[in-house]
Amino acid sequence: MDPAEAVRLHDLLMDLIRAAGLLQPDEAFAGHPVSLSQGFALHELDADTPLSQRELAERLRLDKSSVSRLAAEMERKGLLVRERDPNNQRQYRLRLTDKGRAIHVQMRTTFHKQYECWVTAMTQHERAALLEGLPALVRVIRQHVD
Amino acid sequence: MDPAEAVRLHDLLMDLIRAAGLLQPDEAFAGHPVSLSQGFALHELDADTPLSQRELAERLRLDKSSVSRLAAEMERKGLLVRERDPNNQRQYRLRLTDKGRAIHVQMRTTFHKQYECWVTAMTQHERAALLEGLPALVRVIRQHVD
DNA sequence: GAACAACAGTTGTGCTCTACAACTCTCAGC
DNA sequence: GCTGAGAGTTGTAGAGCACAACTGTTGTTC
Repeated sequence: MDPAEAVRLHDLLMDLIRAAGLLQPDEAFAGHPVSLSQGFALHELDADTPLSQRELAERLRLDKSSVSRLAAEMERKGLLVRERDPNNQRQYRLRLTDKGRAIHVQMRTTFHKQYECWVTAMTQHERAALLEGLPALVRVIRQHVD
Repeated sequence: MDPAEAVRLHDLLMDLIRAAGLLQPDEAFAGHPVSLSQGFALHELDADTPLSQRELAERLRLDKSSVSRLAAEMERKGLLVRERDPNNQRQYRLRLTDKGRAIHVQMRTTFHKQYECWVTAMTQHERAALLEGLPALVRVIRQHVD
């Protein structure tokens, strides 16, 4: 491997984070009445099998206490309901409400427009390259995290 | 363009952010006695032409008051010196100290090893694709920010 | 079946990072 | 010199998070 490639990738990721404003979540979620973590929670919870708070905490890499307050706030906002698991009264089953799902859809739509805007400004060749390279990157990162 | 590509890109970036733990800056900077913004500041200031606090605030997209405290803390840690610009006493010229530069190098080295680890787990073809696609993405994002 | 350990969640507390507003000091134009 | 604009500082407040200590539930062990 060309050793310069790792350096180049470093610069690229730094550029990407800064360029996309990924560390300015307020912008990314502007117009949505949810915080960054709440946005990710909506994403994780919009599935068929409901999660417990512990499972959600794992996926969001947050402390259980943070998720406790997060879920309470989202319930207060009417984004989800916390029903105790009948099979295990210790844990909750977090379920999105219709409103929660609606906001998730709205969020996805906002992001989708943004991404579409970006993607159409790239050449077909660049798109193909990105869509091959990025999944590969995510794959190897995942491997090294586990 | 295949409309599914934008959706795919959305998922990829979400995956990337989460997978890389980019929103858990503590991990990324573990072992370095600097915060996330301090890390970015080291990156911006490690150049030949010194910046003022206003310029640094622009690049970091932070309020001038935040940068004021950021710079003061970095000066206290011995990472930089704040000398007044002789041509304009209103503004500072922020200069990294040798210690500041050393920590920046150390930081880059840590990241470099990480990226090298990832990159070596990818195929030659995937690397080539990523190194073409990612710069293109950064380019179009930059265009839409300006 | 009673004691105990493990587990899910809650609450108290404190820290870090940030923005906003009001302030001081410096410079440039008239 | 006055005035207004610009660079930086300080007071203040809020979001978001982790850690520790707590309550209530489940399952295990004797």
